[in-house]
Amino acid sequence: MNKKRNCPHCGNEELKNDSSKGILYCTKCGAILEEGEIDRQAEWRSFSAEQQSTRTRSGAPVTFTKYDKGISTEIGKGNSEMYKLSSKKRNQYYRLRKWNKRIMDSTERNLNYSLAELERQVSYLILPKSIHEEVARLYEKAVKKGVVRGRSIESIITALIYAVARSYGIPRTISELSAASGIEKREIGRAYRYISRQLDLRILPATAKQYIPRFVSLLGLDGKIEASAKKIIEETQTSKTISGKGPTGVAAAAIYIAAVLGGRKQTQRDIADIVGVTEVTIRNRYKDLVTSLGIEEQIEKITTDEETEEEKIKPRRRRRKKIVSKFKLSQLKQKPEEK
DNA sequence: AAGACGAAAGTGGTTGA
DNA sequence: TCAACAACTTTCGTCTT
Repeated sequence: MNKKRNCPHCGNEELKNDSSKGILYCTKCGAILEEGEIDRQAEWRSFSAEQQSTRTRSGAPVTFTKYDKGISTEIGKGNSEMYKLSSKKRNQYYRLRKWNKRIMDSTERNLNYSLAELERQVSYLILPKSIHEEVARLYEKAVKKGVVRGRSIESIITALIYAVARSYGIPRTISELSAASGIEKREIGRAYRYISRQLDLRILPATAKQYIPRFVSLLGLDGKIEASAKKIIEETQTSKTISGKGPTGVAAAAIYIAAVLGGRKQTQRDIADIVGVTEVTIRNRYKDLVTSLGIEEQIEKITTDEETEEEKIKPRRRRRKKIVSKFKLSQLKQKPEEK
């Protein structure tokens, strides 16, 4: 993929990616604009399964999650056998070691620290390896671009996790990330906006549907509920009931409805706690979804739990109201005594 | 008593002048 | 920079089982 940008040296618009060398270069003046992209393809070809297996070499895979991609070495610290060497050799050894360390410049030291932080958060949040890698890759890009300077490393890392998890279709809420990183939600949001602008990330808003599987499993509900909650969202997402509303609230309400329909009713409180919205929000979304789906009577049947299918909505409504007013009357009759 | 419901006021963030 | 605004939260009282 050739990027839309000009060569800063000659202004040439044509830039080329040479994946075998891992560089992005200008076709006119030959300036290298980006390097360090890794060509993960084998440098040999194989024509049979046997060749494939015999030619494959092993070793730890190259990874972005280590600050040096797991391929550098460090000159050993041990002095135990130094006495065997002449003083000249020994001095040379010390010098080499010093320079090798010094070569790990500030960028690498930053990465070293940051990737440890990333590691911590990833394991806390239980995210897949693919996301871990992608965040590490983006973070390195950000550091090289110099956009991390002046901002806290933690907030950038967290913002990237937020972004990548979302683009991988398994979003985490800002509240969860805040709990994992100890950074305020406001700060995460700000860092996220900043970094996605800087790195030109195009990330679609999370949908309620993407939140469902995880919330369902956190609530200990089964696949049936999950499927039916997803269906509820699918059926309503074209209408205007969902758009613009917070996806977590919608997901919570869909799960609530699915659980009621599936005979495994959860309290609004429990769902609210897990999802991270209030009961009120669940109620509001719940109302929206139920009217949008036109399943008021179905829900009511389950909750009242006694009537037969043949009954229509209108008589039921009237009946309920009457019951309510009777109740009110009885309350009123008792009340006047007090106060 | 506990869960569900809903009104009203408050909060933090976005948008557009 | 400010005000208007939408979504969501907090709080609290009422209804329902």
